[in-house]
Amino acid sequence: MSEQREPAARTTYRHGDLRGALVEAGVEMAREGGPRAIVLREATRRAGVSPNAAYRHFEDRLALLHAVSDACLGFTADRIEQELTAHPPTGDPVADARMQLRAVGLGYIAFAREEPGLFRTAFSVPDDLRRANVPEKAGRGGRTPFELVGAALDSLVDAGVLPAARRENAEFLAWAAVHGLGMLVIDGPLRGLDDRMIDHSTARLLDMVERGL
Amino acid sequence: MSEQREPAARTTYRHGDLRGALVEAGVEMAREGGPRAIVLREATRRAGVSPNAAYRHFEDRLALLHAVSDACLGFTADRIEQELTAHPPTGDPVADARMQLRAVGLGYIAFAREEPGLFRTAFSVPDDLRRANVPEKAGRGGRTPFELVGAALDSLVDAGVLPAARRENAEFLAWAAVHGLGMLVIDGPLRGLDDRMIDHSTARLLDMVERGL
DNA sequence: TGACCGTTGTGGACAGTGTACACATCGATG
DNA sequence: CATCGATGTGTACACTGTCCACAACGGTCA
Repeated sequence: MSEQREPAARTTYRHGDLRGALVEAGVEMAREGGPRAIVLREATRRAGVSPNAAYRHFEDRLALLHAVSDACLGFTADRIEQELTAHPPTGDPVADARMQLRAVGLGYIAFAREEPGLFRTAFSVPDDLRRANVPEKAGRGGRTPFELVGAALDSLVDAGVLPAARRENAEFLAWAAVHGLGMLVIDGPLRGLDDRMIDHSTARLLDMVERGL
Repeated sequence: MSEQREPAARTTYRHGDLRGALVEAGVEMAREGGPRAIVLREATRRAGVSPNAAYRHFEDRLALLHAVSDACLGFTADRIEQELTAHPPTGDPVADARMQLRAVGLGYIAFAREEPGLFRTAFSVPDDLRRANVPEKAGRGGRTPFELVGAALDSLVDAGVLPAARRENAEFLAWAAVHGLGMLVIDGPLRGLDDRMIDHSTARLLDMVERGL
């Protein structure tokens, strides 16, 4: 029925940017189907290249998955930034700082709902704090989701809303709450609830974080 | 090197409880390796049966995964109940209700840390609210994790700590926070932090929930 | 008692996957 | 222009999920 992704029989022997093409293909597969749908051979097919060519750029299927996962984190960052610009500062530092943190949460949840496959892929692979801010995980704005939460929390401290003593590692708490909600929405018990219900739960969760941080 | 799980060449043609054996084998594979490590053929091998025999009990590999996932939810419930009995009521209804909710959270996080493979498996498969309390997801105590959070929240209302108006769907908020932390601990940025650090984050998260609910 | 039939397990086959190894083709660099 | 490292190809293998036809059982009913 529909043409496959440009087999486009390239004319040169070299591909030019095979690594990039493979990651892009991986992202497309992950979009519908999540991390399990990322299959190495299919990625090479879409890139118009033989299966083994992938091994010049990735050690493993898992290495490809890692790269795709990092890219998905970047998309998450993009969605958060989009929400941030949708809620520009008003001049009231307290309200603005609060809004900034909310925007981060809203963007995060929005991404989970709009792109469940990519969201799942972003977290399908073990990670740790040292890699939390590598540039591969950054969005077009150059910042990673982790940095974006951190910045919002810093604003809260600057505005005097959050006591400095509670700032340390507060990322973990805020992130955990929002991340958990994201997961529950896409394949936990909240799945299938209507949008209004989810919006409402999101708002309440953000209230909880604001109040409880 | 090590003997495989009892090939135990059975003498009868019928297995007796193949379905159960397959789920058990699946759990064992999930324990080390998570959901991806659940492979149908290997499960039949461990059960001492031909690969196709599995199809008399499960439509699919995915159906097996579902069954294993449900079992993992049951183990989660068990771990929570264990934490509940480790913190028996003292007589003060307010403190007891608070402790009950904390125990649920502590058990949940403890399970994630002790059995990351099973924890991941429990949530590796789409679910929804209607199936949240099916008996397959219950632990030995007969209650599902979802019911256990709910009961804790009810206690908070009874003790007058949580306004009844905020009770509805509060499961989602509490669950989201704790679930998110669990995920971050096993393969998110909190991974690899030392135990004391994680304990501390857990305590702070539970404070946040208590304060913010 | 024995014929029957649904349930459970078997055997063989197939397409698809990840990956290893040897080989081919290129572009930059001397 | 010869050389060499980097990139892509071809062939092969073990393994997976799953389909199909067949085999062995055990309860049911004459």
